[in-house]
Amino acid sequence: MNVEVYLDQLNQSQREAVEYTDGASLVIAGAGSGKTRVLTYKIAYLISRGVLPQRILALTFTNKAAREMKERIARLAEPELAKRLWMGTFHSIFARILRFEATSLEYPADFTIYDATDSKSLIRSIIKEMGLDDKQYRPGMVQARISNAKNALVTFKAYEQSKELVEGDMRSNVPLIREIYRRYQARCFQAGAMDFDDLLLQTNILFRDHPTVLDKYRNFFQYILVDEYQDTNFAQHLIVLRLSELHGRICVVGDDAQSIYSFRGANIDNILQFKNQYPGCRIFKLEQNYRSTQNIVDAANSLIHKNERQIEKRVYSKKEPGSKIGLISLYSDYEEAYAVAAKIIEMRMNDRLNAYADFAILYRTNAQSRVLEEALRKQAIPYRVYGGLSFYQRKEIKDILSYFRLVVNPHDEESLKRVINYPIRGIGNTTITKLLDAATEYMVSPWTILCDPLTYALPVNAGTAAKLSSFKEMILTFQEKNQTLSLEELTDFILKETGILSFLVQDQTVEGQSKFENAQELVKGIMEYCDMKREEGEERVRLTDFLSEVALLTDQDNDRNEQTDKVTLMTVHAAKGLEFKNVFIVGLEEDLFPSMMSKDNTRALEEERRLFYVAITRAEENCVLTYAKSRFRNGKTMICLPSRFLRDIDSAYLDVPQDVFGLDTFSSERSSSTFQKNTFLINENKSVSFSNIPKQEPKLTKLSSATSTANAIAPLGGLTIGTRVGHMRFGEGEIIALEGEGGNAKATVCFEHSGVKQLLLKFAKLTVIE
DNA sequence: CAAAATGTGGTTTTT
DNA sequence: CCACATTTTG
Repeated sequence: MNVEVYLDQLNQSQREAVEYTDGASLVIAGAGSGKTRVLTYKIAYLISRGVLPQRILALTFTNKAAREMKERIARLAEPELAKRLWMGTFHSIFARILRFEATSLEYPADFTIYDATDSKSLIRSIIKEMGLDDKQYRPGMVQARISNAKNALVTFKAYEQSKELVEGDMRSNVPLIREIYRRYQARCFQAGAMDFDDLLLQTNILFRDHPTVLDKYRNFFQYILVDEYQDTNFAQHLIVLRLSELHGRICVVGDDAQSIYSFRGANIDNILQFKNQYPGCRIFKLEQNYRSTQNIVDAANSLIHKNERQIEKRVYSKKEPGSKIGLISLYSDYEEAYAVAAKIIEMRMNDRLNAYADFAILYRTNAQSRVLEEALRKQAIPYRVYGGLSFYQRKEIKDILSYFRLVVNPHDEESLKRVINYPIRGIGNTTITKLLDAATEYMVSPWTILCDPLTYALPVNAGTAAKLSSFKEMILTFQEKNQTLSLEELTDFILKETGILSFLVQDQTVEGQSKFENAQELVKGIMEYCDMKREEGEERVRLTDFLSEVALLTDQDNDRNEQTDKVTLMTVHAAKGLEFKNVFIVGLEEDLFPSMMSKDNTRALEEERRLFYVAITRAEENCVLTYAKSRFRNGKTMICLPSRFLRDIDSAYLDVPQDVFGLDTFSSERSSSTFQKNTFLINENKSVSFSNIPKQEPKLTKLSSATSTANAIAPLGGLTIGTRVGHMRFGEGEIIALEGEGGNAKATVCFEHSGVKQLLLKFAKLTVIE
């Protein structure tokens, strides 16, 4: 496409932002102001001006954003050129660079990426090994502290030396965080693993300690663009600064009013101070909102102006005034859900143009989706919930992927722990503990011990040693196969060889079925990935690349963009960057939105307000706010007060039905709440006292059934291989192996319906069947 | 050794 | 309430 043609599609300020390519620029892009358009056109413009696409670095926050932008650029410029762009998330781009440069950091090029679950599990083990109380040192909290440190580029050495941090930990009664951090980092290194934060921290270390490497990249990338700059943390900010400081050809785009990720270390000062960091930087403001009606934009403005710290701008809409923002109050979360469902049905009746996909329901926390789902289901409204776990984070999928991870890097301790006894192969907790203890003692990875148990005097008996050895051999075989087989063939081989496939088939339970289906889905995903890579011209699809990609994938990324017409349910965070014709924002209550954690902290509160701003500005035509006076939370019904944010919106833009609720009734709310509270208490007490009685019964029956197995046979008494036996739960089966004696005698039984089990005869009540 | 039962504690958002 | 971690039971 001709450059002039697409430049003409831009408004004045957008066009200026696109055409300025000489030095640093900051584009302040109000909500709905065509930010993505500016970014994509600017990249296309750069390409048209002769910049080679492979020398443009464009950083985004989600893979989805990167993918969509690539597609749009492909349409503007040559698709072949678009492919060569270095465009992706911070994490995926720098993971790629770190693989190239891994040797400088003494990491393996095939390093594993630990996700949050892996890190937490490792931290838990370390806390245990150090003999610390995991109530005092809660793994989640320790993880957060380490993560914050890394995002602020505080290495464990710097941490130990920081008076402020160490004293802070003392005051919080967790003085040993620094030691946990130190060990954690050592263990990651030993496992050849980097966690999410390492991808940024290690990149910084790489650039700091290896000037030639830094030079290579800062000369290579001729132009750098960063999307959502308001959400960058210090580590990201510094990487960008390092790469661009020589030539200053950098363009960052963002909106300080939409900075909502400080919990992840994002620092709003990065955007507020950008102009000071890059002297001579040009600032472009995109203030015309093309997305929403005037009422929505004005309401959102009235809200955000309650915040102190912000870059001055005037966002406006030239669309029709549109309808006011609705506000509905309900008695419970349950009613709220049904009211939203009813409203959706009503709006579809009134306007046949409303498809289900035109609706979104946004909430503060994922837990709120449950009631909403129930209401939508009962009203036969199709919906799709976004968020929560990504497909690749599910237990059964992670289990399978762990084998892949071990193939690439057997020192990966977390993967080893997952699969050494999955499917069950008789390597129990005792053995695993011994293995891990030895690894800690000798300061090597568990795999090293596994490969050479004698040298490290692993205290296991011959039987266990054989099992460990065969596990080791299996992984080695996979590694060999990885050299010769394609990724698809390897997948097939691993699923069969490990017995995962038959293990899942055997499982007759509902969850078992869905696990099996998920495993099939994974196989499909791998095949699609391979096809895609081959289309892109990759000769051999590398397992490392696949693992790297899935580790950094989120739920939003694997939306198979189903074309089906469904209502969208997601958190406000997840909705950032999206737009819908009709938006419901639910649960506008104190301690929920704004969340409890933020109420005594002005900065946090301002962030919550920005979050609400993001939510409102998702709406194109209609925006409805709801809140409930009571809500079922953490197993209890809580009384709720309306959110303070409702008062921040200028009432001129609000439409409050007289018969339901008036803003001036905030104070008179209390009397009815107290009344509600009492009724709830009475009801709860009643149900509690009743529910205790029937609980006794199953216990009685269970006791009697246990005694009925009086004809259980004595250990080893007359059992041989081939004996048919019966078991209370597993049914009938045949003994296929016997080992050990006395108290440790153990039988391997193949049950007709429950598969092969190993049972300790001391405990298992087997009956001989004639 | 493996499965069931019982605690426990935590709930903000996620690359 | 729910997920998970630990303890108990077979």
